[in-house]
Amino acid sequence: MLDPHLFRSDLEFVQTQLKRRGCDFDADFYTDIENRRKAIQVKTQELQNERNLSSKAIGQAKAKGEDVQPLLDQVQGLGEQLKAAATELGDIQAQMQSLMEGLPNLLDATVPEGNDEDDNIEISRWGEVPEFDFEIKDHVDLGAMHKGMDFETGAKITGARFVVLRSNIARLQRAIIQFMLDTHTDEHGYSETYVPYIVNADSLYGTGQLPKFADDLFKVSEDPDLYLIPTAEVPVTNIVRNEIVAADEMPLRMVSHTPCFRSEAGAYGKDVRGLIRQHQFEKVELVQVVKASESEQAHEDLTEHAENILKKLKLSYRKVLLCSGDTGFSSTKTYDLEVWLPGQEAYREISSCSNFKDFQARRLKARWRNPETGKPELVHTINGSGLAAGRALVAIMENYQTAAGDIVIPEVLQPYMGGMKVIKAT
RNA sequence: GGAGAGGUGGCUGAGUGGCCGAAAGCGGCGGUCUUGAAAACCGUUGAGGGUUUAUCCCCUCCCAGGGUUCGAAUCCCUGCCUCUCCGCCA
Repeated sequence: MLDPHLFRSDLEFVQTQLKRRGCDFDADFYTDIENRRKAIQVKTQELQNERNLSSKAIGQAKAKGEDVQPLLDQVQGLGEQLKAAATELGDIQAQMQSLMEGLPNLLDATVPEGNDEDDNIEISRWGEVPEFDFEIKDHVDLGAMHKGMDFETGAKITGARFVVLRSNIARLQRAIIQFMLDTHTDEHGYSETYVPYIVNADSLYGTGQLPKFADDLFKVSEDPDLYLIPTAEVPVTNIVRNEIVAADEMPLRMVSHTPCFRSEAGAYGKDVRGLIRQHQFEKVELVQVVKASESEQAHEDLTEHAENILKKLKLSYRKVLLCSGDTGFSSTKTYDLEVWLPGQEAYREISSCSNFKDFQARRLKARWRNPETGKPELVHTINGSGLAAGRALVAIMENYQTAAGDIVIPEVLQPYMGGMKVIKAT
């Protein structure tokens, strides 16, 4: 949610900034609601004040043993007026709320203009794109060859976009996860965090998935409304919901491995083959909760932490700055890391690192106490995948394949594979 | 699943329908004292919002949502959560 004060002080700025993301904000409509809100709120509070004073007077008169009937007659009808005013105020506030919560975050000044992923800007590339002197296979064929990746059985058990992994391929995914968790905790200063995989609606509202993106979620319960997490971002970030974090605990750096569940509504034609786009996948997520003054640096750092995993795995990747049209609803600025997939001869997203500034914090009521002022201030939240484990598995299988169909295990993963160096095809 | 107890400020914990945004203690902050520190003593110390240049003033909040009342932390209803005992269980 955006800062309401900004709307009152510089509506034009808000409007032009929202236009950057193709959001047509009706300033007149807003102004109308805001003016009505102001008027009815003042009126309601005046009535409340009147009621409070009268009630106090009645209490005092009663204590003295005086006749309170005249006073009671005086407040006759006040209750009705108040109720009407309060109802009207509630309606207007609800209107204002739904207007505000539907608005995306304002973009950082450094975000390039553009409509879709074609307008994203490549910041850097790392590593050599591997060249093969044989006919390569993609991960689906390799997975089948190794009897380690079985989409048919996944479809039988559940449906499309589910998979069964077996033996060394399953183990390789687990090794990737373990390696990533260890690297982030031991080298990057994150605290390992285990969280629920089912969350309530308040949590999803806090991070911005609800109310707008309910279609992308799997709902597992009505009353109470509960959902499977689409990313660990949701439970981990919600740790600070309704909290005032002590200054000496800042910044918070948390890393969490969870499965992620996405209905992928609106992606029916995309990536139907293989492991790239599943309803259930494993991911290691990095979350930082920081002071406003530190968030831009923290965003750069967090992105580097994710990049570091790709470097250690010796996977070629590029870093992309998302353009205005491709940046997510809650984000001010997002870097995507795209890993080279030989099977697709393309760079594909394996991490997305975003700075939400105070947008989530305002929804979450997540604050920290600034010792300089003694006052609570909204935190800034930053998160990124570090990395998507399923896609990392795909990348390793495809980049490390041999002519015989073996999969060479990256050196850093070998300790997690019991010292194994190669997964043999036979 | 069965039975009971309870949710109050950063924490512990009192609270008779009006004088309660809330005793007391701890903690925090400021001061006195001290070369400095500790102790002691004194003072101060919740959040959000409205109006305002600002101060003042006002409103809301004692788990959440409804209700009763001129007036609710306090009474009533619903929900959520926590704890204890029993049962079951990885």
